[in-house]
Amino acid sequence: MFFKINPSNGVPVYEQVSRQIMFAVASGSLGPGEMIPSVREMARELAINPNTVARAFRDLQDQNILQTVRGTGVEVAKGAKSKCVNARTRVIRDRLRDVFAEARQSQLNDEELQEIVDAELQNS
Amino acid sequence: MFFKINPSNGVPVYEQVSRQIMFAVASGSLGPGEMIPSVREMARELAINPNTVARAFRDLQDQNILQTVRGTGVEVAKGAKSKCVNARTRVIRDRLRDVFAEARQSQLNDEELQEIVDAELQNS
DNA sequence: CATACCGTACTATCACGGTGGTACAGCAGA
DNA sequence: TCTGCTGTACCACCGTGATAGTACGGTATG
Repeated sequence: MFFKINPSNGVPVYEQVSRQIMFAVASGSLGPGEMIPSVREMARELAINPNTVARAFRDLQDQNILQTVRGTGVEVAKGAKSKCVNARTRVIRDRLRDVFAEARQSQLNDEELQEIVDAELQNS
Repeated sequence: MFFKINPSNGVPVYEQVSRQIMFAVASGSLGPGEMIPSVREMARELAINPNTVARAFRDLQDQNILQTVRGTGVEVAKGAKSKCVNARTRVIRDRLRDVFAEARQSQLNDEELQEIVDAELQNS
C-alpha cells in the first residue's frame, strides 16, 4: 500500500485516498475479502489526519466497495473489482476530457497539442 | 469575449478567468493595447462576483500581462503575447502530465490508456 | 463642475477541505 | 476481565475561495 498524497493538488485529500484504494482494487493489489490498513495506521503512513482517511472509507463504503467489520477493520467487498475497474477508466477519461476541452477552448493548435500528448505519454 | 466558467471544477473561478484571458491573448483574440471589459461588466456577463474578476486582473497585472490605466480601464500589455503562449502550453502540459501520472500510478494498462487518449483526442 | 464609469481597497459572511482532539461502542487476544 | 485495537461520531479551529456591500481616488464626457 504505497500511496502518494499531494496536498496542493486541487483534488481533495480524502478523494485522493479513496481513488488510490479504488485503483489498488482495480489493479488486483487488493483482493476481495482482504483487510486494508486501519484508519489510524493509514493516516500515520500518509501523514494526514485520521478523519480524512475515515471520510474516504465512508465514501467507498457508500459505494459498496469496502465493508466494515465493527471492531475489527475494513475489508474489500466482493463485487468491488469490476466497479473499481470501471471507476478507474471513468476517472482517467473524465480528467483527460477536461484537459482536451480546455486545450481546444484555448485555441491551441492541433499539431501542438498532439506533440505535447506524445511527449508526455512517452515520459510517463 | 465568450468565457465559460465552471464553478464546480476544482479550479478556482478567479484562475479560470485569468487563464481564459491569457488564452485569448495567446490566440490573438486580444491584441496588445486592446482594452478588455471592465470588472463589473465581466462579472455581470459571467454571473460571478466583481471581486473575483478583480482578483484575476490583479494576478495578470502582477505578471505584466495586463496594465491598468487609472480611471479608464485595463489593457493588454505589450510583451504579453509570448508570455501567454508559453503559459498556455505550460498549463496544458502540466495538466496532461498530472493525468498521465495518475493513470500510470493506477496501474492502468498502456494499451488502454492509449485507447482512451486517441478516443478523446478525436472527439475534441 | 457634475455625472458616470473605471480600478482598487476594504469589511463581513459563508461553504468547504483539512486538522486536532475527544469520546464511545464493538471485537480480539492475553 | 482487562487491554488494545477497530470504526465512528462528534466538537472547535483554521485557511481559502467566493460572495455581498460599501467606499474612495482617478478619468472621460457632457
